[in-house]
Amino acid sequence: MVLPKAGEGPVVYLIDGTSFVYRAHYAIREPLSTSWGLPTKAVFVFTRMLLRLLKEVRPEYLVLCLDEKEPTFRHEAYEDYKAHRPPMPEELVVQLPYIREVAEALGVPILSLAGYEADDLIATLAVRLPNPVVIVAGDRDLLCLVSERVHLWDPLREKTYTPEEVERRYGVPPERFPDFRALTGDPSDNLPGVKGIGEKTAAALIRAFGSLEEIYRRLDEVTPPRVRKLLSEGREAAFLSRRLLELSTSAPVPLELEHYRLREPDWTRLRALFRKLEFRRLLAELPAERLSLGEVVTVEDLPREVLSSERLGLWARPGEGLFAKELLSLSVATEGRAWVVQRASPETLRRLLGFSGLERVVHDLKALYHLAGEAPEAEGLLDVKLAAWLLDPTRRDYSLEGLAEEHLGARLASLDGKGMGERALALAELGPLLREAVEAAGLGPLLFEVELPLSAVLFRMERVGVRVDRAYLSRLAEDLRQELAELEAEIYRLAGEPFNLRSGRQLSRILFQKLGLPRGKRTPKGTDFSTDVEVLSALAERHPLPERLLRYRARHKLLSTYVEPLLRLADAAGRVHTTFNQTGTATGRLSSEEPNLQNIPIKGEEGELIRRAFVAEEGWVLLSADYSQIELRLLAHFSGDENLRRAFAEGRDIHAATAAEIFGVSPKEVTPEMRRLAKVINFGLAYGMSAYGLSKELGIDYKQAQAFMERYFERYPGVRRWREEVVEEARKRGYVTTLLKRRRPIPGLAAPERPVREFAERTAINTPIQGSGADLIKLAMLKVDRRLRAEGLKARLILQVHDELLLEVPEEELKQTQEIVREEMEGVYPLSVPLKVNLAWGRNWAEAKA
DNA sequence: GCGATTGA
DNA sequence: TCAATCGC
Repeated sequence: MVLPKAGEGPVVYLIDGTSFVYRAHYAIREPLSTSWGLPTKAVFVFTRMLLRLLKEVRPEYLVLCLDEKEPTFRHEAYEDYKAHRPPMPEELVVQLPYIREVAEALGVPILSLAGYEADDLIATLAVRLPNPVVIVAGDRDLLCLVSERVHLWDPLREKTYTPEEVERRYGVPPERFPDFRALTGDPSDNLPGVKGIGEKTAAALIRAFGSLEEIYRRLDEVTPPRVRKLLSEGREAAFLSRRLLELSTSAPVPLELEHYRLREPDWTRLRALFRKLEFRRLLAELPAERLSLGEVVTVEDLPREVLSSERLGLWARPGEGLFAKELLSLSVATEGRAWVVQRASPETLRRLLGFSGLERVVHDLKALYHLAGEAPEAEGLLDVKLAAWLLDPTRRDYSLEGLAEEHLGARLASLDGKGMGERALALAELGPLLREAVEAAGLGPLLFEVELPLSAVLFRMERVGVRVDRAYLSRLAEDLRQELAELEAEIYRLAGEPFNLRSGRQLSRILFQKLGLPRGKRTPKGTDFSTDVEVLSALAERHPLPERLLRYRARHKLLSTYVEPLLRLADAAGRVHTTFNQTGTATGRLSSEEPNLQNIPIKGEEGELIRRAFVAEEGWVLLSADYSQIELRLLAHFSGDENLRRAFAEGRDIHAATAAEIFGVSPKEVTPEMRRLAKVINFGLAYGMSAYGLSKELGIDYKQAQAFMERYFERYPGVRRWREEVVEEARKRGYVTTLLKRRRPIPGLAAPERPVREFAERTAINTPIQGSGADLIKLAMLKVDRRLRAEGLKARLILQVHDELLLEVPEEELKQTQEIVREEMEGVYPLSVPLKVNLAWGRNWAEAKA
């Protein structure tokens, strides 16, 4: 960069933010966006440019100039301005707030003024400040401002424009540049110019006549006649172009230099922003920061003084070695001071968790309950993991380390050093921050009245576990291994050679190359030919192998995913203890892992075989309670659709009712086939399926599927209206909400790519339904758990499977428990349609499903 | 539609 | 990491 020699005082850098937004849009071909759908090309290019500027030039004074949304004086002065300046593409508009945020986080002063474009602000400052000025821009619109005191630097082309350089490059001095461009025009800028006049001719004309006015005043002197004719035809366009190029130098901007001093960057904010924008490389380049959160001391026992503080960060993990469960590593912290208790007992943790006198801030409360061996009834607990999840349930990482880095800018030390104390310190600081954010988002009641107390219920469910019949499972495993061996031999015989029949690649070689069967669709990534159920079932007519393979797959899945893990994970009493992940889904549902007990087969032979393995204690039974059609009922409630609400109010078979509606027949005339189709549509609706998904599910073509959906919406107009309203609301607010005000951000509604946008729309529609279902069953779990304990019953919750609760109940308590469960579940929350619960019980889960 | 798990 | 398959 060549710095201006004229001018007084330090150099001032004026950045034309808008020009970079456009430049980035056209400069990089491949699309760039976050995993959640925000296009980031422009922010990325801009950020890289700004970081480079700050690092290489180290400016003391600079200002980022941006446009405002409001129309400028150009709109007001010229009717046809808008016609010549199409609005900024939506893809770019959504990035503008982030550009502002990046600059703010970097401490760069920002200037924007209603009624003025960035160019006008820069022109005003360039003309009125006495300092040397470098305009940092990604286009040439501002070349006319170049002088001995004002240079223009294009960091993307690495080029400095001095007056000499402008003259050399364009053949006209900077002050004549607007005249020059008024003649040549600029298609990328929608500047018409004079048709047929190129740069050479324009420069020659201006050199000969001096200005645009002069050229037209002495038009008859222009030679050759061809150019004269072009000029005469393009007169209007030329003067319009010039008017559009005129800059205001009288914008009311502060002229005191100190307004434009670069401030200290807010690294914490910048880091959070880069993480959100998924700028991984840039994130790694940020200066490492190790904030000291406070002093850490190691103590033998919990100091008394901690209990007199107002708030405590509380962190614990299992101890080392043989006594990991009895001797915990535990740390507590008040602001600025942490105590590490090397060998605390679960009793210590229990006391702290149960001590309602002060706020205890923890990370993953349910895990602490397990360490404490109990969930004491208490007030004043705050779980930052739950809080962070409620604030944004779409993130993937809710680790304490991640939260500390994001909100406190602190990289926590490893656990063999000061790490334990720092974790407690981080919690003490995160507590008020996240509490405030939760309250501000209206998520307080959901956190403190639902999710936090639910942690205790889930802890008890996990600890009790589910009993499995190990003898039965062992026999089943043996039988399955036997059958798999036979199937394997048979498949090798049919294939004519042995191969790895669990490998899709090898299977597709056998099927499509060796046996010459017709290839079907590709795998989702398009790299291989698919061998999924759909393809294999279709091939079953032509060859016996596919059918055998499908059976092999089903049996193998049963053995390796269900039977073997259950045997492995069962404890000495034959009980398996799943872990419910309370922060694992974007919709608010729970998930279950090690083992996942929420996807135990239910249909077909496999379902029966495996569910018979889940049994009750001697003298107890399993009681299953599932919400009937909870999602469609919620759809009826939200949409207020009369037709749908009536069907539920009258206790009708909802799939049959839907079939009658869309086929225009009376309920009696509904055939099983019609009902099946209606059922798929109803399910599709609840899961946010597209017409495309529906067509695949039903094996019909897209047009037909569309017609079915259209027919549905005609019969249930309230549903259509509600869907449109939800999408509109998501567009306006950026998120959707559930019955209990749970939130989920919906990015991508403004995406230019149709698939991305439609995906976002489906998410926006599906989440309130699925998420409210989660709200209701969580509320019901709290109520059922509370009632059972209040009434002194031994019956207990053991599993939750999204719309089903599974309880283990002493035989003599069955009747009373059934009444309680039905009452609490059906009356969980008043909706405009009734909630219905199906109850079933038996010695095992298969019987309890009947 | 979402999430968990298995196996190459 | 991807493909396939289970549940809701």
